[in-house]
Amino acid sequence: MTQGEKLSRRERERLRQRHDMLAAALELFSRNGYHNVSMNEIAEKAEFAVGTLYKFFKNKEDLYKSIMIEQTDWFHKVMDKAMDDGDDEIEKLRNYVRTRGVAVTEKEAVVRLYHAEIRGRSFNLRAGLDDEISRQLNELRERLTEIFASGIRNNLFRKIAEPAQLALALENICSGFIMRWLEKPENNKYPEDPDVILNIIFQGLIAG
Amino acid sequence: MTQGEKLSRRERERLRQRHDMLAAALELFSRNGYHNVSMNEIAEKAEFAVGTLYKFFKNKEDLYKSIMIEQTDWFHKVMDKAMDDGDDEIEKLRNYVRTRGVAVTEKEAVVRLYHAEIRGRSFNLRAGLDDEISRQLNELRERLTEIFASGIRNNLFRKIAEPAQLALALENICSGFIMRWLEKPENNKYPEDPDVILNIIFQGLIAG
Amino acid sequence: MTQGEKLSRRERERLRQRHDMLAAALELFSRNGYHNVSMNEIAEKAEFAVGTLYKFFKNKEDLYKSIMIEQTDWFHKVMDKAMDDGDDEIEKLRNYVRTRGVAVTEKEAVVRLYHAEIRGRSFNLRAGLDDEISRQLNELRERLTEIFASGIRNNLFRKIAEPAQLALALENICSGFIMRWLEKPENNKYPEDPDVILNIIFQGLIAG
Amino acid sequence: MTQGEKLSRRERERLRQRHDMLAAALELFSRNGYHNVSMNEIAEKAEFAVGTLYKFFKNKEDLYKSIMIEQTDWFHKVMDKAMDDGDDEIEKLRNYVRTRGVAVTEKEAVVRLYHAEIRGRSFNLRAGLDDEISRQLNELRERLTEIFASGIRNNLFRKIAEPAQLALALENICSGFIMRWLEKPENNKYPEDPDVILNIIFQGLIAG
DNA sequence: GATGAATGAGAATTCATTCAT
DNA sequence: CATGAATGAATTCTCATTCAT
Repeated sequence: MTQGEKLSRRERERLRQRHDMLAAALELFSRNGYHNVSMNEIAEKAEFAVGTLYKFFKNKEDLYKSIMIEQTDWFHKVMDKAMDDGDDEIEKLRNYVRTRGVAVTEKEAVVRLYHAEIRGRSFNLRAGLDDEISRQLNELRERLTEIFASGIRNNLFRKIAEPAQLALALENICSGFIMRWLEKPENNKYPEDPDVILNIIFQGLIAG
Repeated sequence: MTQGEKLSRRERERLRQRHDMLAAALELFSRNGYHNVSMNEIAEKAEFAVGTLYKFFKNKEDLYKSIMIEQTDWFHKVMDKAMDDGDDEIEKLRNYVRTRGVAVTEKEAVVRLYHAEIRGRSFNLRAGLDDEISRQLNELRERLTEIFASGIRNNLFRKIAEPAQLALALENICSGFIMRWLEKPENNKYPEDPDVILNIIFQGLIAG
Repeated sequence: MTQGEKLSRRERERLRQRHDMLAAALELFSRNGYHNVSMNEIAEKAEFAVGTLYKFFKNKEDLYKSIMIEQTDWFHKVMDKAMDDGDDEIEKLRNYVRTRGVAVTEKEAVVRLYHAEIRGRSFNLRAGLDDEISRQLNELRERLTEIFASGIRNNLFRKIAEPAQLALALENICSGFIMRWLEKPENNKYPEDPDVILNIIFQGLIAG
Repeated sequence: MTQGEKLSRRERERLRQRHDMLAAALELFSRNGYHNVSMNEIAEKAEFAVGTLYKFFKNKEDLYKSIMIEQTDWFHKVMDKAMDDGDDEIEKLRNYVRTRGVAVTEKEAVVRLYHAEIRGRSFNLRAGLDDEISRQLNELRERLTEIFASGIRNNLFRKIAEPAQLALALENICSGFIMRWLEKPENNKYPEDPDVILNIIFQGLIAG
């Protein structure tokens, strides 16, 4: 029991350390980009020795990947939950859009990194760096696709395009608004009202 | 006359060399990312000596910037022309979407780099590196905005959102489709029929 | 205590390393000149990796500057002490001349570098690189000047020239003898008897 | 005859070109130091192509050496002539000192280079770079030595030191004054009155 | 004979990674 | 087990020199 507690305490301590390292690295990567951050900088910011970093992560790329996975996990969880809530598909989409906005304001560093590296993925780091990340993002997209599909089945939506295409579209419109905000946070905001984004798809542009 | 011809020939020769260097660099940057390509690699691929590279470009960043500017110029020109053609706003938007697709298939390397660096810009390289590039992209976006605005003025479009928001949306939906194609060129294609994309905005999703 | 000893030992170790690097660099610079010595050569001679050199010195120029400062410190200290000893001004000057000779034989490499770079200073490296060095050398010269001035005040010397001019003269006569020795160590020697040099000035300088 | 004239004209033209190159190089070397001047810079300043430089000089070092030789020639000639004039040894030394001062003001660039490289010689460039230069300077020193020797023989001077030592001393006192002027041209001047320098040696040197 | 574009060896510097303490 | 000093391969950039035109 004491043994177990001790281990568990150690385990917890280790996780906290790991988290501190990832947090420091995220901050730096997000601000300066992967290649403009050295392991020594990360170690210093995290208040560990470099060697300790290497006890936790095989190498720089692994550290980077771990951040991406941790953050994607978080993102996946948050977005997934958002799409759980809501009585109908419209409400679910509204939650999707709204939650992406919340993510922006809550975790700017993550979002910056996400847009720099996920969208630009396979260019900046070795291609296909991470299947786990792809898997989670695909899962999310499929979830969104399914919402559209179900909305169409329920005659809530007209089938103006394939569900997968609609999901792709919504996802990217959100990204566009987010990036605009990242570029000039002072002038723009991610639409407070999610319907601003949804209307673009929902309303039907062509006049009567 | 001979003098003039000689000079012109030299000039042409220099431009061809410059072009070859930019092409080699584009290819490599696009495949591996800025930081994973060395000047020696570029030189080798372009079949010049490193020193020669430095005769044409002040340093690696300048070379990179030159690619981006050259390609943005090209992109701007092509897209601008696309939006000139078309009798009404619908036709112009159709041309916009279609032409982005053409650009994809014609210049894969460019597009890869565009999505890796333009979209992820301000992270990977010194921010604001490229005022000229921003200017051109903004110009393009404004052009698109104006098409939406004019369509609304002419009662061709309902004002379901601000023109600038509509432009942002369309731009990013296109990007989304392009990136999907870049990831799995075999499974997906950029929609051959531009109306696939346009319908998402045009048709009005909500059932009757 | 153990802590204190450990730290002190490390400190001592670091100083020893720094000293070894400076010694290796001094040897090479003195033999081949600043620009004909590469950091890799220095590292190899000092039996460290290049990277280690850069842990101790910001860059090549800093390494060079550090040598100059270290050596100027040493020179300043030695010469200063020489001029402390001696009951009257004559004896002090004798000590000055003698000690410059001792410096020659003890630290040939230093003296070579001193004459190559201190005397040729402002040509070979960025001018004004070394305010600290200038300061120390000026201090030394002023000290020498003051000896002459005081000798004149005490009627030990006739005022055949301004004290500053006499100091300049003595300093340079010494340098001349030293350089002659450096050029052909086998044929010449720095005068064993300092009066050989002093007489040149003294024989007219001594009052009465 | 025509042939001869043509050749002679060509010869003259070549010499003028060579002179222009040396002048440009002297200016640059003197200002920036040997290693901070590139062959392209020299070519540009001299208004020739680099290739042409290499038609005249085997390589950079040869060009440098040629400057030193040309300038030493000039220096040798001027100083030699100075020591020709003067009825007695005192007058000759006065001319020596005065002429070194004239050289300073007339050819600052030369003097800078002279002091940077001649005095620091064998350090900054490959040692023993040039026997011709050594020969001329030795000749000059011997000439000076001979003046002292002859003055002693004529009982004009007391033998307070070996003639060679006196020559060495005078030479270096002059150098000292020149260098002081080079460092702060505004505050100091090479003594307008050569007796300022000579007195330092003379006041004891002149026989009772 | 002049030209200057092209060359590529070589130099300074950085930084991910290791390993003795 | 943490540490951080030491490592050295890799990278960017320069410049003396050559040679086709």
